[in-house]
Amino acid sequence: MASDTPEYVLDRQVGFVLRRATQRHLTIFAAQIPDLTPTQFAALAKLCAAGPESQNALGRQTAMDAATIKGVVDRLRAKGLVTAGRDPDDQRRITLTPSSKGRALYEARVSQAHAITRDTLAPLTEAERDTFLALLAKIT
Amino acid sequence: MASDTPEYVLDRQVGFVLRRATQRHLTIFAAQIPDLTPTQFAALAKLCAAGPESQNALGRQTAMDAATIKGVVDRLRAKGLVTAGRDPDDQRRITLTPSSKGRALYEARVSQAHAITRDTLAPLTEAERDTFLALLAKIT
DNA sequence: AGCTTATTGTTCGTATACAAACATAGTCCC
DNA sequence: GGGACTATGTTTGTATACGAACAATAAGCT
Repeated sequence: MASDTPEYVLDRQVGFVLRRATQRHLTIFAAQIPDLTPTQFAALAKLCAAGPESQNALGRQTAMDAATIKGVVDRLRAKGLVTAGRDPDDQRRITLTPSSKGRALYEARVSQAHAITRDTLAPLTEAERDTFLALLAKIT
Repeated sequence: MASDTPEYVLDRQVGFVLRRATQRHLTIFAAQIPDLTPTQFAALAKLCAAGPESQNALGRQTAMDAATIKGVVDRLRAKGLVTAGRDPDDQRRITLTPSSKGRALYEARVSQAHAITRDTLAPLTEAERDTFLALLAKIT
């Protein structure tokens, strides 16, 4: 071989394994919460927990850029889960608030959301779960 | 509170942390290999390592469904990195082969691909990397 | 006030991802 | 041989993701 370049085995590359783990997680999510996507649920959850926020601020808290959060919020609004109003102090800002329907849906789905994390980590032992989450957070 | 439902903290849900880790990885990937996406590189790498394959078979090996691998292959073909031909033994199949340009590009990028995995795992110690990859593979 | 810069939200283009429906081509089995 | 089933690839629709460019607004500075 040209030099000491190690063999490239796809299944041992972080990116590939990350992608497959995400795929499995998405399957579990869709089975437990069919009426919302992970990002939609994340945005709704943040709004319910942290109170009204501007669109971009919500995006920052849920790790979505301005273009992505817009689409997510548009769909939440179309479903009547979130209402939007202009901020009187800043004409650019859109203040987002969960509707009563949005709050109700969130409350009704929280236990499933916890089950999703539990099921995703099911192949691991209790100790492994803590280790895994800690290491995963480190490479964030 | 209504019952013993634990608080839902987004940053402690696997899905959310997985997504953020993937985001960081994609940034590292794009910086090291700007001319190919992770899925495009994965498909090209498999073809170079495992030899010619049908489109759907390649999709299975790279964890992409039929619709997704089609788009990836279309773009690889458009870039002249992969050539396609009908399988004489099965008129449905498209046999994919890396072009010389495709092989050359793959060879030229393998070291960066290894660097991507290394950089993504950089926040971890040597021992932690092995642990992490093993646990990540378990929840796949 | 006037100028510069930063922030907010929008739009466009590209690229995964996957469900579902479809046409074509093989395979199996009676 | 013929019918049922399966596999291959395509297309459509929906939903992230993000870069880049843009208009409108706000904030800071001189």
